[in-house]
Amino acid sequence: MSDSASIAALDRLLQLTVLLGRDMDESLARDGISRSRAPVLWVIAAAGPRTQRELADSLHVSPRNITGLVDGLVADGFVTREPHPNDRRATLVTLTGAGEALVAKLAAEQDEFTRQLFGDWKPAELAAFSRGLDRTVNRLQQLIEAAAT
Amino acid sequence: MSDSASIAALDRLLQLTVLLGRDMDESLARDGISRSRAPVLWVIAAAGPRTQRELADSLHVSPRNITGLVDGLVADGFVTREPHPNDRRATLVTLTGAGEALVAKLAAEQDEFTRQLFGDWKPAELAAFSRGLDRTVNRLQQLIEAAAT
DNA sequence: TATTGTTATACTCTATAACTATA
DNA sequence: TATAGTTATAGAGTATAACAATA
Repeated sequence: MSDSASIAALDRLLQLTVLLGRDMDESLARDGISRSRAPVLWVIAAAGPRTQRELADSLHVSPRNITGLVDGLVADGFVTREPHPNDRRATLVTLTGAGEALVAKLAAEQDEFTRQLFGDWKPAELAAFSRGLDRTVNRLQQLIEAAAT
Repeated sequence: MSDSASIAALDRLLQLTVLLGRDMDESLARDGISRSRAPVLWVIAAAGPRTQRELADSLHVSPRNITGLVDGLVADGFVTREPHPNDRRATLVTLTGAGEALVAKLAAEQDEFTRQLFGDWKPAELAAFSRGLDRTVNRLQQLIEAAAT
């Protein structure tokens, strides 16, 4: 058996996952986008126009799924499909002005959320907590990599 | 602007949410159940047979949705619908032997996962981290409650 | 031959609204 | 009247497989 402290930690983590997920869904819905589509915008905002294949790899979903997500984003005016300059098979999914504005809005909301969640923490406490999260992320990535082998 | 330490903390938290979600999906799929259906079993295992209305309230989904989730769990042999002793409108969703066995298996797997994730932490580090998670959960619940008003 | 993105198909999860049986 | 759960309907997200265009 694992000790009770580590069990409690995982319980809290899973609870946070559920609560954060619900909160994000609601917040994103108010902004007119879904939790599946928003990451498409984040990837493009961070890395520039991407092919659908690149988006599928980044987001770990099937190419067919990306077709549907991009269809929705095009219909809502957040991205366009532009011809790829070197490869006529591919399209470059590109942010529109509305897409860039939405990404900026989402970033501002996330910043405000950060303030509400952690604004009253002492810097040292927060730094220690952040290191713990970092360590947990790294460990989890190790486990996932190991499982893939 | 929020300070960089709190931004980093939220980033890690969101990253953990994504990674944990993917990991859980795969693990649950290997056990023949989905991330939407598993919590139905957890609630019943913890609280005993429940009506569908109670399950819908516990899981924050619509009654119609519970009908579908329970349909799937019945088809897979994990639960049965039993008549409610006092209310002929209601059904009591009850774990079968296979359902109890699956819950036990999921609990064992979660325990093993806990060990892999936190097994090498010093007790004091883990306790501090767990308190941080606790504080974050509580704060998030406050925010959600405040937003609901 | 291999790759990009699509069409075809199917399943899960989710919701609202109308309805039946019961309270 | 109100509640429990269903049928009817709809839409998003996900996947695999077959295919067309291009590399």
